[in-house]
Amino acid sequence: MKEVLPVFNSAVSIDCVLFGFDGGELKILLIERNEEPFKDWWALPGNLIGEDESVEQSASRILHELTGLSDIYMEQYYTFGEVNRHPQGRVITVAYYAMLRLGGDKALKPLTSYAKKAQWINVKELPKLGFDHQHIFDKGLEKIKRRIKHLPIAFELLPEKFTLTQVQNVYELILGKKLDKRNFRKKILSFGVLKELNEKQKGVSFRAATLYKFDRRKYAKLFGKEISF
Amino acid sequence: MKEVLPVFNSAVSIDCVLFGFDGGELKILLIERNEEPFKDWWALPGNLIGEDESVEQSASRILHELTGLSDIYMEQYYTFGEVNRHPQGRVITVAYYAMLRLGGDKALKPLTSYAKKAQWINVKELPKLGFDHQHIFDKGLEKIKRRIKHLPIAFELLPEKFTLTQVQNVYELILGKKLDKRNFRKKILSFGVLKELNEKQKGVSFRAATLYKFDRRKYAKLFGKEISF
DNA sequence: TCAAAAGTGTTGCATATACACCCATGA
DNA sequence: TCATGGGTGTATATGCAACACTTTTGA
Repeated sequence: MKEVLPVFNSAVSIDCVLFGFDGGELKILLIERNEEPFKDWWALPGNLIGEDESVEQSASRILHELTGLSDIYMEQYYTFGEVNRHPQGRVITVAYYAMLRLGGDKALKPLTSYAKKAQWINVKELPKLGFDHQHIFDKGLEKIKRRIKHLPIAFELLPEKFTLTQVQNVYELILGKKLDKRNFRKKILSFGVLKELNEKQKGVSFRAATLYKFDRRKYAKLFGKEISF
Repeated sequence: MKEVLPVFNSAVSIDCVLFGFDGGELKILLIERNEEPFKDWWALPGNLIGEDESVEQSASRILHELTGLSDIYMEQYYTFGEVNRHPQGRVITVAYYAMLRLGGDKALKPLTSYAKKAQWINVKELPKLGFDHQHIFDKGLEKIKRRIKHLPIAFELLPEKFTLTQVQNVYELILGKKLDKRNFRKKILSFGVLKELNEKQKGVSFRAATLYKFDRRKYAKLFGKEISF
């Protein structure tokens, strides 16, 4: 702080809701805390913002420390600032979400000391969370429900090659309702951002589905006039 | 701060984009600063968050200090956290917008000392703003462009009784484009949240328009399944 | 009587929804 | 041959966009 700002001590933190799609389920990354307060509780990964990093940078850093991943699109969605949300003092937290492609085992790199472990947990079976993190998660889920209708964030969750049923699966999990197969396929294909591959699913004991990939080029062209999924 | 939090000194502020509709134009409230940095510059009204107030409360307080108004719906839309956005130290700012009904002269109550004056300024003729406030404003305008299509925020700008042309005017100013009169009327009426009054515009030198009011009751009923204006 | 804004319907097009059966595959 | 999910089309309803003239009023 250089001079005149009349401030009390306060802290600003980042909390992240990291979504992943695995085993046909929607999951988020939670940590088991190693420190007070809420020692041994589950919580969203997060950390204090450093003096020399912007809010955005801080969010990327935390994601990187947890997963080893960089260059992931993260979106800020709300800042939570109740006076007593942190038992040890005034902490305002800026919440981000990101969508991650799991499946490889790249995720879950070295954890910094504030957590015992980190684990992908089905959003339908969340444990009790410390702080106001349940609330932060709820708002995050609401946010992506709205986003997924207009932005292709669902594809970030899928492997590079995927079937249309997998896409539909992701939509159904996020929106929390069943969708009509024929209508869904018509719509998702109509945007022209999926490329059909000359390749089929393998190792399944039923008719193998055609694989597709998301065409970022075409998407970038369409962007501007917002898409409606 | 009670104990263990390992923080550096930082500050968190609120900045507000207050929209008003006056004289057929869309305006925002700006202050002329009385203090360094950016003394004598125009800026968005804002202030530091106090130790004992939540982020929300802080936003309401600032609005109240500026305008004397309470119970106005304010919406948080983004938190700006570049390291050097404030020349005197690290200040992260949480941005809010609100829509105000002008027209009375209730607005612009006693100003706290940090500003020389406050003034409603046409968004088409904004002066150069201090800090990163132009950027904060731009994002706020983008936000309400998207919001106005789904939420009836436009009505907050209008007097209690208004004509359909006035509503259309607000939409055109915010969206930045002309709309077809017949289609607009059909659509806005089709939601059933406007009540036609047995009353006409007065003091105009042409055919007087029918007055309407926004029916909050009906709106509340519809709410949930989000409206599309 | 003129200027200025109020008010009013129809048509074509695109999009959304509802709905059921055959196909390919591996076990 | 059976179980499992893959893959496909049509009909209807709804919403959106384009478009022009008559009415009322006060100055």
